[in-house]
Amino acid sequence: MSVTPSCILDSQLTTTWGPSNSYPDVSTVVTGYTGRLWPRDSQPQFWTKFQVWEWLQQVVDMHQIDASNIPFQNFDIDGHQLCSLSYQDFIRAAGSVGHILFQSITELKWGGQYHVDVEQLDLKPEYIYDPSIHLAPVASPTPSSPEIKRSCSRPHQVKKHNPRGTHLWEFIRDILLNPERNPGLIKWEDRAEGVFRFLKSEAVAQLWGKKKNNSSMTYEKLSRAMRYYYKREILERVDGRRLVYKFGRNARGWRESEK
DNA sequence: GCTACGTTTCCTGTTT
DNA sequence: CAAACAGGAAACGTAG
Repeated sequence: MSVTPSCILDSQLTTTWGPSNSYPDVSTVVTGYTGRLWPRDSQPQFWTKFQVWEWLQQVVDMHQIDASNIPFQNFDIDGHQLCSLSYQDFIRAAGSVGHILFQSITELKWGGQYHVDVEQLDLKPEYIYDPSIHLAPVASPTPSSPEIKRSCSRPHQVKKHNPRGTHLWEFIRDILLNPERNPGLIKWEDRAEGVFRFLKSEAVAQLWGKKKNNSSMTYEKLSRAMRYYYKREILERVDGRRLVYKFGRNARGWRESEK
């Protein structure tokens, strides 16, 4: 496997995407698709910019950080660049959140280096962060990293609970919140009211499927999941307008001024 | 193994 | 006519 899967994804994001429901990237990635295709994610140094972005979102979600607080522009870099950032760089780039990001990426680098059985771990960038484990920087001789202690324990009990990544509505929200990574997929109709519209419904569905490792996701199916959100008041009904949804009272983190 | 949750998949009917 | 929208029902995968 020499092709980096997400490169294909990146190109899908920037090019027009057929309405077809073929298997765009997955087939290229894996010969003999078995449903598990994440070995690449074990090594952050090989991540594409998009993967870095995904990782960022996952850390943000996992720590309930207000996504609008994150200067995503500062992380428009690939995995190699990301891995060469020092603790100070993270602090400079993301302020207080930099600490969390640094810890997360450090652990991922570490895990990658020791490559604990990748298959078993089902590595996704979100899996590891455990606040009880602190590691020293691997690539940089950072002077005095506050709260980061050296620990030499092996990455054995890494299987940690996995807070099941993002939910659909969070995924949608994060696309909306990151215009630089949202090439016209979804657009705010009324920013203040939380009303938005799908511009490329099938493309969003493919992206969602990609995240869930499901190459047969379609807007039809995605929209069914969206409709279930009405009852939970994560979304409010907007009738008469096709492909338009609105965040409800139980959706958090989408407002411009939300702490 | 069992349960709960959040979808995913499928489907029939309605609306735009 | 082709997409979306509506929901019911049931299957699924994961976390606990």
